[in-house]
Amino acid sequence: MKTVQEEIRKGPWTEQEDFQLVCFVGLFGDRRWDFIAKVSGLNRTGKSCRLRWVNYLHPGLKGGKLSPQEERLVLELQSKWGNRWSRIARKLPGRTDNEIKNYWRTHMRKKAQEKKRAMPPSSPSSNCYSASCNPTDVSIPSTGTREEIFYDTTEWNTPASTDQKSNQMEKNEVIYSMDDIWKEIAFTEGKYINPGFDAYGGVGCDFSCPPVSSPSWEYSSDKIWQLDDEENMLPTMENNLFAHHEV
DNA sequence: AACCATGCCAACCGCACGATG
DNA sequence: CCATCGTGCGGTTGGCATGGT
Repeated sequence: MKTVQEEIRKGPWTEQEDFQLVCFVGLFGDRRWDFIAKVSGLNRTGKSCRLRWVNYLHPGLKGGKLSPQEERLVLELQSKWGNRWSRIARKLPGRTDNEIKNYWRTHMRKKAQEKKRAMPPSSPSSNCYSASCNPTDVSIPSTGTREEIFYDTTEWNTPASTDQKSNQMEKNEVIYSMDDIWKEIAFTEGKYINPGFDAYGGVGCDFSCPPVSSPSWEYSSDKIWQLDDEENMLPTMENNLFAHHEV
């Protein structure tokens, strides 16, 4: 027998790898990650592939900074749901849980620091510094010894959390970002996957991607960011904010 | 100009859950 | 009903970029 995998690659993805991954997701859809990882010849784990796809390669991603509206929405939802990033992300079309998580982190860190500065050490529970003493100010629990405390939101009684998975992610056809790769794809469009692609040889394939036409890609456009049924109870902002997005 | 601190982002890890045999 | 596998999620970390001193 041979070594199962020579060595699993880690670390930053190369353009070539991205391109490969996009191709194979186009072919097989974005669910069988383990399979894709093997077949593609990328020496990556399925997990790694998925992550790369979801956070970076997915055509529906917006990229760029969060708009003020998005930021507000994040704050609002976070205060409502706690650190259910994937769930929150679903409310922000084109944003990933990772993005939101990162934003939240830095945002909260900033806030925490501001507060620290503003707060004389002995200052009691006077709190509410900014004129806007809103819930999104995510109070730093008074236990805040660790700096990360700001991050802790476990106290939110989140609704029966584990429903997240109910929402199956599907694909999105809108092409936004990932310029190079998608440009490439645009180039090669029309060059359907060549039959020379032998699934298990994988590597030999010249990666002329099929025009994104894998079965799974043809589902409704941004399922990822579609509402969870129970999330419809979602109140205020986002419906207004993103009502237009569905177009 | 060099160094340091901070911010931001991409990626990995471990755990939990659901599906399948 | 149980074990195993695959996937998704949240948390954490490391590296690069930028700004300040």
